[in-house]
Amino acid sequence: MARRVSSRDVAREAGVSTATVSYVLNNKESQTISPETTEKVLDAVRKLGYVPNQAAQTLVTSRQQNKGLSKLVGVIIPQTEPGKKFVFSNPFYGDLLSSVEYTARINGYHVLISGTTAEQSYVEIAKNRSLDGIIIVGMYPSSQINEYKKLQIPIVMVDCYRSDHFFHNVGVNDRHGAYLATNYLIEHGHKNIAFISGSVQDYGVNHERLMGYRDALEGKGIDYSEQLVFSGDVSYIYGITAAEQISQNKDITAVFATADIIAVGAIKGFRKSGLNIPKDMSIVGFDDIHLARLAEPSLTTVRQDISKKGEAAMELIITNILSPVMPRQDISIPLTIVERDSVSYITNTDLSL
Amino acid sequence: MARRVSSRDVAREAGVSTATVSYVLNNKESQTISPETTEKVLDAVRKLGYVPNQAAQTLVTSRQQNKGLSKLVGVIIPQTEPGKKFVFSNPFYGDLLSSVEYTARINGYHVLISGTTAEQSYVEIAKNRSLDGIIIVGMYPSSQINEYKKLQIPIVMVDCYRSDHFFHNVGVNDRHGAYLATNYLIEHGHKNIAFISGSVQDYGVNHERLMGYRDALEGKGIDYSEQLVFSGDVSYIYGITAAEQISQNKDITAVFATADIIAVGAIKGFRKSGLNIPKDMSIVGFDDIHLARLAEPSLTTVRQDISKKGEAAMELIITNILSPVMPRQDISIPLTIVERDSVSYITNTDLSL
DNA sequence: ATTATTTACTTAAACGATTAAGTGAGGATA
DNA sequence: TATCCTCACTTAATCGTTTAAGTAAATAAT
Repeated sequence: MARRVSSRDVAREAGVSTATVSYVLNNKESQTISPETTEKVLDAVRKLGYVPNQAAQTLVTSRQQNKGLSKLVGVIIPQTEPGKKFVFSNPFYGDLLSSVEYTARINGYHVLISGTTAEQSYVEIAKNRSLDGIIIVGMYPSSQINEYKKLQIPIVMVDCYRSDHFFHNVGVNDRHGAYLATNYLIEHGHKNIAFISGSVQDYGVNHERLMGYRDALEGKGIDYSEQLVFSGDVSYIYGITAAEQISQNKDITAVFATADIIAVGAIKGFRKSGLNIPKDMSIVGFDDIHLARLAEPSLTTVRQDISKKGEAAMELIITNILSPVMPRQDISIPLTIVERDSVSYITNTDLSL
Repeated sequence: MARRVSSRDVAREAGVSTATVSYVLNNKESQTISPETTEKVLDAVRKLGYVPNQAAQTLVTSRQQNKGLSKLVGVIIPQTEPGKKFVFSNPFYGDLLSSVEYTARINGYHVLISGTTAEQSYVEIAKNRSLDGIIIVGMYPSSQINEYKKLQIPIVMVDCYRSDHFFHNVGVNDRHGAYLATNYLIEHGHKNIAFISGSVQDYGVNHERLMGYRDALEGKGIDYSEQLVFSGDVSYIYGITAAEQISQNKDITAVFATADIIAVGAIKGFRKSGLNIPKDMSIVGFDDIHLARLAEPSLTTVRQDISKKGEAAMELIITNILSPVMPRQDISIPLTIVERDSVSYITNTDLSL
């Protein structure tokens, strides 16, 4: 059982002290080292396959409390379904995590993922692992918010509307995205546009998107009607259900769904009711999930660059670690309409029948 | 800037030594502690909000080289598309990671995810972070295999066919799964069954599934024909292409696709060619991705329990950490056919036309 | 020629835990 | 009464780094 190679071994091999090894490896400007010594140390490092011990580094660096200690950033992603252990199943989370991890890695950080267990809160994990920062995705841990603040490390909330303007925030302008989608339909001649979403009760994403929908209508002088708002849950099934209800109302010519998964369900629902997409009914979704491209017809939707979200979140963390006095940031990732085949023009509704 | 609470603080508060604090918190049977002292220490821990410093624990525990040091297990997931930074985009990886993380957490471990960068190989990360184990998903790091062995920690390969029988293995019996799928079609009266897959050149998953396809045919006395094997890449697009080719051959009544994404593409391809699924063409896929349930018609497929895979992988790691002499394990997660609407019976092919 | 400065190191303390070895008090045993 | 345990602790070494402070030699300044 070979013991690990330590800086002491490198020092012995190179004929110097461990301090010199450290100075060479961290090339501090506070300490000059001769080129020959540098070369000797580097040779020894290569020869012995030395890799510094992060635990020792974390431990000793905890003295000067600025800079990153552990080079470890935690990511918390909520459970998508209560009681289920599938925390990262949401396809978004994979992409997000992917870019978070990549951005961390090229900056010399690593990512620790974790949910929370009854025995250990995330605040405890953060203390235990000396986390340099935390990214919290899609939730607001209200009960422990003061504990998080006490940690005194950069924290970024992603896709979270319940901000108390203490932590950094990264998200999309959902209201603007909904405006884009609705406006796109209006510009295609639609006036009776239904809105399908998950619950708009909480002041979250769905509520914001409802506001954007109203903004667009009002911007074009179209009256908003609660009759056209269908609110259930974010699911394929609800998309079908809502579409079947909407089919009853012959005036409606278009639908804005606040999630692609709802929109794809709606396509199925309208089909069942004998409507042709996009001839009889135009649909715009939100998110641009993989399925949007594969749907029949392919779905016009509001695309959010999830990769950019992750990148922005991690870059915020790292910037804040390096300059601890940085003010709170609020970053909004741009949204764009992706035009596909689920929307058609209406020039004159009366004549088209 | 409040300094972190250390065991020294707890000791002072409780009026004991740090050793006593450690003995209380780790309740070793080698050292007896009085109930009163135990209570005093526990009170101090609660009062001060003390959480042990993992870095210090890792460092000191590195002396006795058995047990886990860092309570950290690394997970490597390959890049799905070369050059892209989206390492976890594959929807499978989300589920897998989810159950890996959960299983780790309830056993007192944490999960570090990482790809590899030019500057730092995964072996270096493992040394640097004192990883207690590694789970490698879907690839075989042949160039560094000896480096991995030298790490002397439990390593589990998931979904990897290039094993040298040194590391643990967790996967599915792909050959058996393909057998199940093909046999299911045969039992529905089909004889001319096409096989669509990604590349079968490498001795990987696709090759195994081809063998299972042949097993089923030969088991029922049906001749295998290379004419019926369509090998391209694992994509929706290739599914369309293959289906269009298959449509030319009027004898073929069924298709086994080695991935749901191919199968869903094939459905689209057959539609384009004017065939009705499942009346004119039966299709069975593999994997049971989310899309399989949503397809039109919904896809009959071979389901693998990805959650079990992750659980098994992490349990192997943890078991092996606790008993380092454990022999190599080879775990196969059961596969099952999920019956949906993409397969129909053929009683007599000639009469049906 | 003497002193001051710079260069290129080394020494040693510290981070926060674990644990083998040591200690003193009290009870049991010879 | 002297010796030996056992109990319930404490002491101190250790893990592998970093870095302030120290040092000796070479060079520069006076």
